[in-house]
Formats: sequence, structure tokens, C-alpha cells
Amino acid sequence: MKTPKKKSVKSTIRLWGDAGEGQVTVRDLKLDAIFREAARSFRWKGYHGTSLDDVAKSLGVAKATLYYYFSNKQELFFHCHIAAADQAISSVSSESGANGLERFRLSMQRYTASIIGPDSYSVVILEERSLSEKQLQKVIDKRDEFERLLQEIIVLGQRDGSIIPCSPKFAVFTALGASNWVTKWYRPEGAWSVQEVAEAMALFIARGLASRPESIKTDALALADRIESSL
Amino acid sequence: MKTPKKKSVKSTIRLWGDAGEGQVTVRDLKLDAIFREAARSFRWKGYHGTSLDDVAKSLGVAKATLYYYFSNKQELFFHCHIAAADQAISSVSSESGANGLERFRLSMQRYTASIIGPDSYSVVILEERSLSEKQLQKVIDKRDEFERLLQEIIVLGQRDGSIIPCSPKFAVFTALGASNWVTKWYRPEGAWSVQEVAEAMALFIARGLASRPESIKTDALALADRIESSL
Amino acid sequence: MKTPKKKSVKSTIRLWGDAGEGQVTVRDLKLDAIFREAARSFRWKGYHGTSLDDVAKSLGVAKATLYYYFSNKQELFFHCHIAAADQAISSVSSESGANGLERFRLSMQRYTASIIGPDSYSVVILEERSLSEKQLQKVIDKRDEFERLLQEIIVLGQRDGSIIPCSPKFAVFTALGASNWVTKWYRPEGAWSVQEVAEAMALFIARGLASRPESIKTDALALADRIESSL
Amino acid sequence: MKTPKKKSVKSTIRLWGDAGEGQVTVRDLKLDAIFREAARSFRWKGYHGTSLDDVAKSLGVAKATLYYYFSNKQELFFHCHIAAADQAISSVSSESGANGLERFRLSMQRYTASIIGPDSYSVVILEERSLSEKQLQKVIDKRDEFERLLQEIIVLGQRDGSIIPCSPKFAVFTALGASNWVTKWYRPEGAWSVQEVAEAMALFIARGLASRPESIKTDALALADRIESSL
DNA sequence: AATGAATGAGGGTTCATTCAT
DNA sequence: TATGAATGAACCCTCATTCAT
Repeated sequence: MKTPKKKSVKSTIRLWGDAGEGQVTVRDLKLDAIFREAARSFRWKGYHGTSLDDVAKSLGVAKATLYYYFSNKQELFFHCHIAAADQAISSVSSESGANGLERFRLSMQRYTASIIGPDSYSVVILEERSLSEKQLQKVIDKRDEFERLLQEIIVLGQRDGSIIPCSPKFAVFTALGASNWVTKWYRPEGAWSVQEVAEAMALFIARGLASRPESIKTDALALADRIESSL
Repeated sequence: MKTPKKKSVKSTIRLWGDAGEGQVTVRDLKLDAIFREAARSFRWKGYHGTSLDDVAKSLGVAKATLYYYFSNKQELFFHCHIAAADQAISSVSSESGANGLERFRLSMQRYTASIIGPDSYSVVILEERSLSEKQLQKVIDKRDEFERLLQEIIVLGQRDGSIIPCSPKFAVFTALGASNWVTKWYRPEGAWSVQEVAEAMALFIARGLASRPESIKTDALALADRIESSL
Repeated sequence: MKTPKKKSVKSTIRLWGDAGEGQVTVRDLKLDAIFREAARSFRWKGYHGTSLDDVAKSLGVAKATLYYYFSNKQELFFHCHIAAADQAISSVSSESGANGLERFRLSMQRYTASIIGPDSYSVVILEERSLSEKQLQKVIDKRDEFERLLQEIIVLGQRDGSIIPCSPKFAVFTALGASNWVTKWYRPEGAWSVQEVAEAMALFIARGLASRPESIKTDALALADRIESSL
Repeated sequence: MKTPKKKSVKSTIRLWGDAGEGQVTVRDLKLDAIFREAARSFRWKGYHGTSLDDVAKSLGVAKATLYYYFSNKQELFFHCHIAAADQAISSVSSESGANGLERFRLSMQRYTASIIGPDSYSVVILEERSLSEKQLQKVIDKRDEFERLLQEIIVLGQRDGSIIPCSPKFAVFTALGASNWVTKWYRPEGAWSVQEVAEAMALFIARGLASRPESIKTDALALADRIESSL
């Protein structure tokens, strides 16, 4: 990422374009806007399917302007991955009071909400080939950390008896797979809110891991049924 | 798809390349080889990341040759989708003797095996934008059929008591998500066979849906544990 | 350089464009035409000042076509350097009968003629920065060989008494400098032929190195005078 | 060149950057710094290979700042040519006591020193195409003046018997060629000072023109030999 | 049935230049 | 005077597609 010497922080300036924005600092906000727009496109069309021209157009800027904020498409892609991984990690529950199952459910709910939410940096389509060796390693490291955190929760749940015995790694992979897949079919224009989908997904996963399924909150079913009608 | 002149089927002709093929008919086999190679690339690199040059090179043919078998890249992509959907549909269990849970488990096992197997046509990355309106509709129709079949099995299982009450649609989405995601991390060069992964995944999903988890074959756990070590 | 499996050698085909060409093989001739046109532009406008678009236009081809013959601009540039160095080396005299001075004169005459002649690959402007490390090394190696050959002739001339004592290296640098500079002002459309300029330059250099200047052919002066009027 | 408002000359201002400059006037010094830095880059990388960004960075200024001092790149380039020509002209010897050969030698020595010296404006690579018609004419006029001055010295030397009969124009071209070429290989970081190279080159040229080579100072040879070892 | 050759369109990237501050 | 930000134009390069053979 390009980081010119000193970002000027002024308080009352509009972003580009004419989308509704408030009153905020400049450069960082612009950077963020770029990253989110880019992530949206990457998630949607993939790395190769995303043209910077389109990203720029969506932002109401000239393509060349983007290069003022990062040095090439690959780096932009890389940053999205890193931001996504950070976002993922920060969605892991640290609620110390709850049991393992509940913490896992919460984590998956937050995670699911974050990847389909409006602030998502998620670039789910795994096109790691498009990253450089070094970049890839960093992304993998972050992702490994994320998955390790989740696995630890699984183990915790198995110890406290809330989660059935099973391979933590495989469980996490499966849960993430189901969750990530949501980015493929969820449409914000649809009848369902991000929160509703996230809850339903988390409850569903939780039930698959629960040692006593009946202990899970019963509104899960209701939710899932409501969702069903809008898919 | 182009279908010129209804070619003569000779019985002893090599495919292209110089690998030792065997003795087979020509055009259909070639078509099939193209589709599978293309699907492999689409699955791996996405629609835009796949160049016909690479596909051709993998097949040991000149790029221009491909155009003898289909009229453009989009059509090739479309065909892969259709073939994948057909493959998916054919993986759905029709075993009349088994209960719903068992049939669902079998279906998911076959499905998982088929999408990561060597004969996969699966083009899992949903880049439907790259299809034309008409093509997309046909693909969606096929996929809907596939999902409907799976949902029917869920309902069946709920009736016969083997599957817990839940939204069939959501259940299918979640199961497919977890399953499709396998294409992202499975590597045939790895220590695990397609079959093993498929079984583990199917068992895992089944447990999440089972009304009496203890009724599921106990080797599921062992399998998952074995897989864990190779991931 | 791209070298497709098997260049087809047909005997009666036109090059591109409509410039007058004879009856010859295809691919090699085209390659050659590209290299010469490119060298002309590089020599004239430098590496960065040369656009492949212009080169293509001069050849009457689409820019993309050029990429069928080499893989990028740098490689094209590299090839020109190599071809130029080969051309330079082949211009060094091996006439065993003559004395050192005469051989040096002949060499410089041939060299000068070759770099401004219609078949020149010379890319005199030293923009080595535009080459890769590896490419640069190869070019330097070739150039060193060329200069060594010339220096050997100087030494020979000093031994046989035809050339004054002086640093061979410095002498070669100076001679080449004067000679290379001709590419800067010589215009084929002018009144003077390549041969005339080459002879005059060679004679001039020879006189600077001659131990007995009066031994050099006297027509040198006449030539130089004729040239003077057209500059 | 832009000449705004006739700026106030304050006496104690630093140039840009933070290197310890000293106490000097402002605008003219800055202009000069820009021209020299630009000339260095033009000489080294050519017109098209030189980016104003780099020039600005070398000077420790923002690119936009440069535009306060000239109106476009072409003009900057033009000015370098003019400054270089003035510099060249001022290097021509007017020592009335010496004979032609000696004056020519001195001129070439000064000229050579000036084009590779730290204050050089020389833009030796002839990329006149990058100038406008008008600009080119002015540059050519200046250069013609320079060459005429040198030719007059040659004629003088031929009259006073110190220089052999030959075409003055051709002699000047050749001498300048050898001299200009030095900019291609001379590196200030090397073992040799600008003065040493300049002397050696001048002596070498002088010998080529001398009617009685033995009359030239004998240290010429020594110098050339010393240089040889460092090339 | 296959392919070498050619090309238009499009995408990534650089850069001279402008402008508001 | 100086500069951060923005942009149009131009360039290199790739790729799907066509065509003559």
C-alpha cells in the first residue's frame, strides 16, 4: 500500500462520487471505500473478472486515481485478503462465560454476518494463485490463526461436554465451508437481513456439533423456516 | 455446441497428445476430454482466469482446434455447468430401501466424490455473470432440480424420523456449501483418496441432521480423525 | 524469441504490407523485417521513445501480431543488441596479408558502413538499463569480444610499426565513439552514400593512428572534402 | 520558461532537500538545480526514459513543484539543450597566443570536461524529435555556431601549419563524436577524474590532427595508459 | 480435422499535466 | 511557493476469435 508521508486530516470533506457520505477524514476513508468496493467485486467476479476500470467507475473516480492509493491490482487484492482475515479473526468469540458450543455459535454468527455484511472485505473465492509467494504466505498465516482459534473453541466445547467428539479441524473446515458459501447466494436486496441469515447459519452449524441438540435455543427452527421462504 | 457433419466413428484412433490412450471412438471422447479439462481449469482459476490457450496446451492441441468443438468460451463454460448439474443430479440416491438420513448421506457422499473426482465437470465457483441470460436460466433450472431432489430426501427423512425437523432448503444449502467448499482445499496429490474425503464429509453432514446421532456408523469418527492429520 | 515448433517454409509468399518484396520464405523474413524496423526505431528514438504501435504500423501489421514473434519489448530490444554485436564482430577484418593499420582501417570502414547501412541492427543509444541483468551480461560479453578483436589489431599494428604507440583500449574507444556518432547525423536521403561516409570515417581514424600518415592513400582527403559539402 | 512576478531575492534561504546547502539566493539557484538534475537524467536515460517524478524525487521536491519553474517537459528539455550549447560554446578556446592545434586541443579538453563534469547540462543523446520545430531550430543554430567556432580553429591550425590538411567539418564531427561518446562510458565513481579523461581525450584527438605528432606533449601517452587500466 | 497466423478489444500501468489549497 | 490529489492519454501486453490452408 502506498502511504504518502503525511495524510492530511481535515474534518469536513466529501468523499468522491455522490453517494451519501457524512463528514469525515479523507484519505483513510477513501482507502477504505476502495478496499470495500474492490472486495465486493473480487468476491463477486473473482480476481481476473474484476477490472479496475469497473471498480473506479463504481467509486466515481478515474482508474488512474486508484493507483494513487495502491501500487497495483495484486497489492489491492492482497490487502483485501489481509483485511478479510483480520475481520474474520476479530469475529471469534472470547466470551469467557459461555460454554464451547455457545462460543462457537457466536463466532460463526459474527463471521457469517461479517462476510456478507456491508463492511465486508471478504474475498472468498480462493484465487491465491493471483498472489505473490510472500503475500500468499502472510494470508495463509492469518487464516491459519483464524482456524486455530476456532479449533480451540471446538476442543474447549468437547472438554466441557457441549460439543460432540469429532475432529476439530474437519469440523471447522465444514463449518467454514457452509458459512463461506453463503456469500454465493445471499443478496442484500432480498427479504432477509444479514443478521437473520447469520443467526440461522450459526444455529444450524451449532446443532450439528451439539452433544445435546435439544439444549439449543428453539427459535433456531423458526428462523430457518422464515428464511426458507425467501431463498 | 457445434455438431458438424455427424463424423464417422472409427474404432482405432488415438486421442490427441501422445499419451497412450487406448482404442476408442473419436469426436465424443475428444469433446469429453475438452470439457473435463476446461472444467478443471474453470473450477481452479475461474472463468476469467482460464485461458483457452492453457486448456489447449493441457490437451496438447492448438487453441484454434478447440473452436471446432464449440463456438465460444461462454458456450464451453455453459456446457460445463450443464454437465456438472447432470452429474450432481445423478449422484442423488434412489435407494428405496434406506431411510431418509441414509439416502441423504449416500447422496452427499456421491456428490462430494463426483465434484473432486477425476471425472468432475463441476464448475463450483459461481460466476454465473459470465453466462448469458438464457444459459443461466437453464443452469438454474437444473440446479433447482438437484436441490429439490435433495430436499425431498430431507423431508422423507423427517417423515421416517431419521432426520431432525428443520428447514429442508436451508439444510440442503448448508450441506452443499460444506461439500462444495471441499473443492477449494482438496488436492489429489495429497495423502487422501477422493473416497475417503467424500465419506468423511457425508458422515459429518449426516450427523448434523441425524435425529439419533448415535445411530450413525461409528467409523465416521475414525475417518475424520485420519483425515485430520493430512490436512 | 518465440520459436514455434516448425516454421513452414514455403517458397512463393509475400511479406506483409505492400512494400516491394521478392519471393522468399516466410517466418524468418518476417522476423528479420521486425528486427530491422525495431532497431531503426530504437536507434532513432531510444527504447522508451519507441512504441510497438509505431513499429507495427511501419510494418503494416497490428501491434498484437508482433507478439506472435517475440514475447515482449525487452526481448525484442535484446535481440537487436545481440544482432548488432554479431554484425559488429563480423565486420572486423581478418585479412592476413595487410598490416595492422590497414586492417584497422578496413574494420572501421565495414563497421561504420554496417551501422548506418540499410541492414543495420545497430541500437547505438546505450540504454542498457532497459535490459535485464542476464541480457545485459550477454550483450556486454559480445561487445567485449568485439572491442578485444579491435584492440588486438591495434597491438598488431604497433608491432608491425604501422600504428603509433598508444593505449589500444583508449584508441578503440575513441575510434568507436567517432564512428558510432555517425548514426546521429547520417541521413540516407542525403547526397552521400553509406560507402562514402564509411570510407571517409575509416580514413580519418586511420590517419590518427598512423605512424607515417603520408603512407595512407591520398584519396582520403578528396573524399572528406566531397562529404563536407553535403553535411 | 515561466518567469512569474519577479520573486523577491532573500539572502538566507536553503534550497530544497535538507542537505546542508549554504546561504544563497533562491529561484535562480533552484532553476539551475532542476536543469542540471534533468540534464543528468536526459543524458542518462534519454528524453522518454526520464520521468519528472524521478527528477523531482532526486531533488527532494514534489513533482508538481517543478511546474512552477517551467511549463512542460519539452521546455525543460529545450532549456537543457540551450544551456548545453552555451556551455559548449564557452569551452572554445580564445587563447590568441597559441597555435591552432593547441587551441583545438584546449577546446576539446574543456568541452569534454564540461559534458562529463558535475555541472554538465549536456543532453548528448540526440533526441531532437522530442523538440518542437522552433525549439529545434534554435538548438541547431547554437550548435552550428559551436561547430563553426571549432572549424575556424581547425582552419587556423591548417594556416599556421600545426594541423594537417583535411576537411574541417569532418574533422570537427569526428572529434565531437569521440568526445561525446565519453558520456556513454565515463562514471564519476570510477578511478579517474574528469580532468584526466578530458586531457587524454583531447590529446588523442590532437595527435590525429597534428602535422608533426612528435610536437605534442609526450605525457599524452602516459595519461592514456593510466586511463586504460581503469576502463 | 487441425493449425499457424493475425487482429480488435480490453485490461493494467505509467506519466505529464492540472488544480485547489 | 509548494504540494496532494486527480485524470486523460498512451503504452505494453493478453486473449478470444477468425480465417486461409
